[in-house]
Amino acid sequence: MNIKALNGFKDILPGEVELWQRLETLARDIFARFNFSEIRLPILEKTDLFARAIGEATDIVEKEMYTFVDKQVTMRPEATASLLRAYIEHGLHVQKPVQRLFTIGPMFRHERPQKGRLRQFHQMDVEVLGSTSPRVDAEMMAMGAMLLAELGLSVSLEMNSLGCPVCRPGFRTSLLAFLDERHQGLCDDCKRRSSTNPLRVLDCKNPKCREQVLEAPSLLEHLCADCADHLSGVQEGLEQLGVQYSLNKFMVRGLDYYTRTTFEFITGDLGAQAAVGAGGRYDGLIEQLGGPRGVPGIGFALGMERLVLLLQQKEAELTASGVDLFVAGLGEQSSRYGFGLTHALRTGGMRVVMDLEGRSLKSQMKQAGKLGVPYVLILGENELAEGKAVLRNMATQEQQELLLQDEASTVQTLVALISA
RNA sequence: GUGGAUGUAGCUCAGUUGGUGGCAGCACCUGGUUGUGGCCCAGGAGGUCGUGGGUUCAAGUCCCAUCAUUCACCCCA
Repeated sequence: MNIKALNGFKDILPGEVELWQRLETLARDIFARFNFSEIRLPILEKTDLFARAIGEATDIVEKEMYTFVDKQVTMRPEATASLLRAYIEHGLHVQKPVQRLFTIGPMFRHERPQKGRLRQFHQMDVEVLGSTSPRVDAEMMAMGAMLLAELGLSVSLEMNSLGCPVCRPGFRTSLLAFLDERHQGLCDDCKRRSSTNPLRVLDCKNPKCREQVLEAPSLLEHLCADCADHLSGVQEGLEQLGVQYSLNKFMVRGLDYYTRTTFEFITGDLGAQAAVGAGGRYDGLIEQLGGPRGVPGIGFALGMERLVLLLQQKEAELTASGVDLFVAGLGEQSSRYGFGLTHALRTGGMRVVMDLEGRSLKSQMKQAGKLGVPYVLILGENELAEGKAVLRNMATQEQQELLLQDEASTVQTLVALISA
């Protein structure tokens, strides 16, 4: 009986994990440039939190959550709900009027796995709480675009406005009337959606529906004055910051809580999973979860698996060695000496590899070459007897003799030579 | 949840009308060089042919089931 990882759950092995680290390191750097602070959140929350935040009727809540039914707790399917719960629970709005927070970690949804979609997947989630300024919206998108650009990925940005509780009901009514008229021309899914989630019909992929929907009433034309102002403020900000985007009046979000600005970073290189990042504004959500009144929010999440896939497509393996020195021993005496010296070098902060299997020098040189190590310290019996060793520069093939003094000064000498 | 495709060495894959698992490539180990990497050459190791049934004298090959992987739908990051 072979034990394997669960369907939709993946190990991230050495070789790939370096890409993840690079992604995370760069993201943390960029988040810091924009003054975001990290918050770390639990993976398990009360089921009710997600039901209230994401929406009872969404697919996520209805059928995709990993829930311990008897305990009424759920593995988080997304980060915003947990983050807002923490924000409210600790009264973070009192400490600072505007909070800028990010969190990185695994999420869980019981969907059928496919390319770029796992059951345990990882997101980097960024939220700004307490500001209605359209400049914040623009800044969020600019930050996402900056990260993607510095990763070397070309990804496009699409934006829309979903309006607010003032203007959306009116739009919904006219959309429903329109869909009713065109009912026969829609695909089966959209016939169903017309009643369950009419906005979703707008971004159906079926060409027939797309054609029908072209003439559908537009969200953008139904925006109230405040929402329209906000939208133009966002656009102005994006233009000022030089962020490329396109307005897509058919883009809709799957989670109930979004208002006004919504956006997606989209790629054509991941098959059906086009969105590598998406988010939007959710001005009523904090209050709805029992938080302070009238505190607005905006946020977005980046799908890390999807970004890593793109990075993998873009470039071959990372060849950076991650090792400073290879210590090669020849025979028992020198291996014994090298064993101790290796440890001393590591204590001194160096990344050192030594073969402990007693292999031939040729084999050890091969290993060193494969590792891409810049230097090899060769401890030969003859030299060792004279208190010497050979340091080989692998790139130039130059070798120099070293006088071995006490361990501490040998370490010092090597560190100086190698870091030079 | 629905539909399609695919499971043979660590990886990528051959395997004919059923008739002994491949001098296959990459990776790994050893040697060619009494103590020096990348190239080359030689050798070596590595397999429950996803699993369980069935048909057959005989199954990697045909049939059924099952598990897994994968792509798409749905949904979403």
